[in-house]
Order: sequence, then structure tokens, then C-alpha cells
Amino acid sequence: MQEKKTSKRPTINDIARESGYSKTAVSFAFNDSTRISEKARLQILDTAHRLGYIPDPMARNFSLRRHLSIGFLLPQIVQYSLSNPYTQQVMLGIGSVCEKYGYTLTLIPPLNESVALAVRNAAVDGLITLGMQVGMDIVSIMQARQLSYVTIDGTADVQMPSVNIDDEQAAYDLMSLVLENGHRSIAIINLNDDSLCSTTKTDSVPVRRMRGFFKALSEYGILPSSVPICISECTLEDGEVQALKILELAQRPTCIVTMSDIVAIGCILAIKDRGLSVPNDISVVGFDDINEASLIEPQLTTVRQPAIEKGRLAAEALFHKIHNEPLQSVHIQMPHSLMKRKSLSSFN
Amino acid sequence: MQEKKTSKRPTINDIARESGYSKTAVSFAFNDSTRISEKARLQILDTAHRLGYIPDPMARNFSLRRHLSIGFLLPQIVQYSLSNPYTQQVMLGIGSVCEKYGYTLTLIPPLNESVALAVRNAAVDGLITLGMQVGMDIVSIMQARQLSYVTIDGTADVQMPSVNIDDEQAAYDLMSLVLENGHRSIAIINLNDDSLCSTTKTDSVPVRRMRGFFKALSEYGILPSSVPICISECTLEDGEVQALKILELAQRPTCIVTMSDIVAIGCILAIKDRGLSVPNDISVVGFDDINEASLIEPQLTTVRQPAIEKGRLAAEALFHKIHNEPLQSVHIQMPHSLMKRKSLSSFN
DNA sequence: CTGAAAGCGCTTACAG
DNA sequence: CTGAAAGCGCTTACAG
Repeated sequence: MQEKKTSKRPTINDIARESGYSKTAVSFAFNDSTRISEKARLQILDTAHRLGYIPDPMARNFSLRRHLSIGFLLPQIVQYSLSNPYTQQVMLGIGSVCEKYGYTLTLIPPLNESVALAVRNAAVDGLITLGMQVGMDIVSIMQARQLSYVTIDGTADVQMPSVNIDDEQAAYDLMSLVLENGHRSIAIINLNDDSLCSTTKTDSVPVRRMRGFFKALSEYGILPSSVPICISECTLEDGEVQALKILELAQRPTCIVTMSDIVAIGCILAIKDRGLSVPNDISVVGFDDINEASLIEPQLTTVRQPAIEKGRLAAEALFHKIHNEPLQSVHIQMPHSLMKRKSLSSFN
Repeated sequence: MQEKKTSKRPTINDIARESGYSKTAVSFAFNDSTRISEKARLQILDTAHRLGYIPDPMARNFSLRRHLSIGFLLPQIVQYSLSNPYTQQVMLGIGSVCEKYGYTLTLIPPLNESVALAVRNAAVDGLITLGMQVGMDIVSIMQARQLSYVTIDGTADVQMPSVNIDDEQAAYDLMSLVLENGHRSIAIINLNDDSLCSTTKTDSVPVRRMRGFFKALSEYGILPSSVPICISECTLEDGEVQALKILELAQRPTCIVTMSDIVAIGCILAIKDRGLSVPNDISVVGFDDINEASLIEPQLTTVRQPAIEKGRLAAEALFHKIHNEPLQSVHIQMPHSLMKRKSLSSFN
């Protein structure tokens, strides 16, 4: 009767049979001791322990229609997403809220290159995305699945709860600082719009920041069309590549303005590697204020944004939605600030 | 008949009824087009699309007895685990293998402070742990659940597939380098054994490294008992705290030997903050060779270990076990190397 | 306090 | 090619 016991793990049925109680009783023994006698409970638990029974989490979750996990949709392949300190910070914020609620955090890489497929199959109670915009096909998938979701650095729309900073203003502030310090020959490194799908981005973070840059430039009478603009992956390596390109420009700019510290740090490394000095030969400014920004020599002038807190608030909002509690606000805007350090020279 | 359709998402039954086919047919339409006529398939898919039907991943996974996710058991609270660059690297390695196999990566924080509870409930097909040792209660839980598992930086035991470097040798190499450079007054910062449970650790990574340190010291006739030893959390902040303690020692050592770059960097920051110079006033060496190690001034002398690759190999081994494929080797040992940089002075 | 039975939403062996 | 039915391992409303 027990011959195959070793190869298959016992189920609630085995414990019921073996202990002489019903499945109901076994379930209560594990989940609601008030509905069962102490004697029965102990007997059942003892049998369970003897047979090495642990209730199957999947079956339990399935029955209770929940996953006890929320998903973090990685905007890019794992290698990029998880090596980006900004994303790591956001994840830390999300993770600590999951921990508080007793949930796990499921990292969801694009499945067969397809984010849509990944979202269809994700075994989670809710989803946090980075840079999602209205109209993306994954939005309709999440809605069909009746998944709760919150986006960070995406579009603030009626159907899209969001957490952002004022990216346009932040970019404006950064570029203004550069201009106030006397720089007039500037190169911009835009960010590759690591799209969750192929929809045209009308209001992505890079677009918003570009608007801020241009606004500041035009206030100083500088034509956006006169400014050299590169596009970079959000990686240190590509930052290096782009910096080298810029150094070879006919008219070398006095300052490189980036949208990401990791790219800016790539620039600094490449420039130093060429035997040039930051900021004496060329200045570099970044965005995010990751830890590395204050470790590198020279320390990086950048825009600080509260990445951990963004993750945290997005997760809190998501849990509110999952628990059907009202949100204080559907769109959360966090503060940013300029970190004036050494990588930006002044001509004044 | 359709009055409540809007509030509940449709199931396979709804599509069967609405399309006039059976549940079987609907299932085949989605999963195995060879077992159904083209006409039926299109009709079913159309009905599904019309009603906004997406097969429930949980039910599907439950039926197929799989999760399509592997778990990464966080050894400490999220805030510590996810801010540790070494852990981040390991996670990146694991994540990229998950991506390759079409799995998600579930980060599992201790549940109500209890790792055991978290492991009981984890909805995953396999588990990767950091620093797990034989005899821990989670081992028996994983076995009862018949979960596949692999440990990184844990004990290499028959029942414990593992990925490690030779920690004792690596520590020996590092301490030898310090001694070769003429240092004789040395302080060690040991690592707080961020236990997955309260079992006595007889062979944890810190213990193994300590052995290596002591071996080198005694070869130079230095009594381990004469060496000041602090214990630090694996965080930058606690590194700073411990460094300050060491600076106030009656006889200030000429070198601080740590077990982690993040702690070493904390030391350097604290020392510089005190107006002292690394390595002129005091040297610091680390362990891991995280990115920050070569960004900080002075660049950190440290032991390089292939963190990403450790994660990658552990995940590959895990997938082999999950798929019941044979492992090439149950215990994988990776190479380490010394990175000689600027934070260690020489008296020669 | 206790248990028989329906239900969660899928998959699939089996028969036609 | 197609469908009725059993099964995955739990929970829980309901009746006793």
C-alpha cells in the first residue's frame, strides 16, 4: 500500500486517509485551528509530519485565487535591466514592500523576446512596469487579465496609475545649470527608448527630458538643431562608446549632458582613458544620482531622484489596488534635486 | 445571460459554450493546433478574442504541475540583500539563465522573519540559495517538497549541489599579499554570518575565509589571537562604523583586511572622511571585485570572484535537475584571482 | 466539531 | 477531428 510513497509526495488525501479524518479536517488543522478539536489537530499534524506532508502552495493558491507574488516587468533583457543601478534601486524599493506584505517579487524578463507573452503568462497578482505608455498592447492584456498594475517612469493617464518625477523640469534644471556655468557648446546623449513594445512613444521619459533640455537651451538662444545628439543604451559600455564619438567631433563640446549616471560614468571613464581630464578638458553631467556617482573621480554632477522611494510607492499603490483599497492619488510625483559636484566646470 | 460578464473574466467554459465547441477543443486551439481543424481553431480564437479571454496561467500551471519560475532565496532582508552588489551580480547571472529558459525569477524574502515559512510556501520549481549548509531546517523542507535546489557559497555536501570558489585559498592569497607587502599590524573585519537559520555554522564562507587568513598569518609567525577582529554586516554603512572603531584602536593597524568590497569601501570612505589617506595612513583590502572597487579612489585591492558566472552556473545546474538531466558535477568550483590595485601600500 | 461534495480553470487519456 | 469526463490538490459553504 505504501510501496510508491517514496517517489510521490503525499497529498491532503493521504493525510486524511492515514489519520482517519476528512480532507476538511486536514485543511482546518493547517489553516484554522478554531474549527477543529485540539485532539484532531494534533493527530493530523502528527500524521502529516510523519509522512513528510507539506501542503502544496500551488494548489492552495489556485484554490484561493491568488499568487502571493507581484511582478516586476523588466523593460530590457536581464543583463541590461539588472546591471542598471537605477533599476536595482527601484527593485529594492518594490522588494521591501513585498517583504512587508509577505509577498514574493517575480522578475519577469521578456518571454521569447515578447513582453506581451510574458505578461499573458505571468503568475502574479499585480504588475509594476517601467516606462509603460498608454496604447501599448500589454496594457490591454493586463486589463483582460484583470491584473492590477502601476507604472514607474511611464505615462500618467487615467487608466495608468503612475509614479514619476517631473522629468521635463528636472532636465530643464540640469541643462540650466550647465548653461549658467557658461557652457555653450554642449552634446546630449539621449537614451535609447527601451520600449516595452513598438508603439510610437510620444511621451516617454527620454522625450520628456529632451523637451526640458531644449527649453533651457532655447532660453539661452541655442538652437536645438545645432546641438549634437547621440543615442545610447543605458549601459556603462555604451556610454564609453558614445563619449569617444563625441570626442572626435570636429568642434569638441565643453560639456556632455546625459540622461543617466551609468552612461555619464561610462563617458568619464572613456575620457580619462583618453588621457583627458574631467572637468578640465570636458564636463559631464548625469541623471539619477546612483551610489557610483559620488564614488567616481571626479564626483558626478547629476539630478537626484528618489529611486528606492519610487519603487516603494509604486508597490504600495499596487497593493492598495490588489486589496481593493482606494488610492490617495493615482499619479504620484516625486521631488528631484540637483547634486552639484565636481564633474561640471564653470567658466564664470 | 451576459449580465455579469463584465465583472468576471471569462473562463475556458465560457469560450466553449460561446463558440459551440468543447473545452477540449478550446484547449487545443490554444496549445496544440495539430489536434484541431483549422476552422474550429479560428472560430475559437475569434470567440476568445471577442470575449477578451486569456487562459488563466495559474490554472494551466497547476494542471501541468509546474510554475515556470525558479526562486532565489534572499539570505537577509530585502534592503540588505538587494543593495549588495555581489548579490546583485549573482542575481543577474541567475536571471539571464531564467530568461534563456523562459522562466521568471522569484525573489523570496524571509516570510514573517522566517526563511522556513518562505520556503514552505514558495511557488517555484526550484530554489537557489546563498550560503546554505547541511542540517538547516530549510533543507528538509525542500526535500519534503521535492524541490530541486542549488546553493551558492554554501556547503559542498552529497545532498547539496553547490557553486563556490575556494574561499580558504582565496583568503589565504589575499592575506599573503598583505603580508608580502610588509604589513604586520593587521585588523580583520569578519562578516556577520547572515544565517538562513540558527544552526551552528561550522563551514560557512566567513569561517572558511577566516581559516585562510589565519593560515597565512601563522606562516608569518603572527598569532591569530593578537589580531583585532570586528564583525560587520555586509553593508557600506557598517563598514564605516567598523573602520572608525579600528581607527581608535590603541595600536592602529597598518592594514584592514575585509571579506567584502562593500565593507572595504565603507572603510575607505570613513577613513577619508577622518582626513586620513588610503593607503598612506592605512591600507584596506576587499573581496569580490564589484564594479565600485575600480571606481573608488584609491582603487581597491581585492579578490576577484566571478559572481555573475556563479549565478549562471548555479541556475544551469538547477535547470538540469528540474529537467531531470544529469549534472556534470554536483560541486562546481570557480577560479578566483587577486586584483592588485592602489588601496594596499607596500613597505618594501 | 466533523465530513461529503462542489468548485477553482485548466489538461489530456480515452473513446468515438 | 471532436468531446465527455477524470484529474491536478487544495478550500469552504453547507448540512449534520
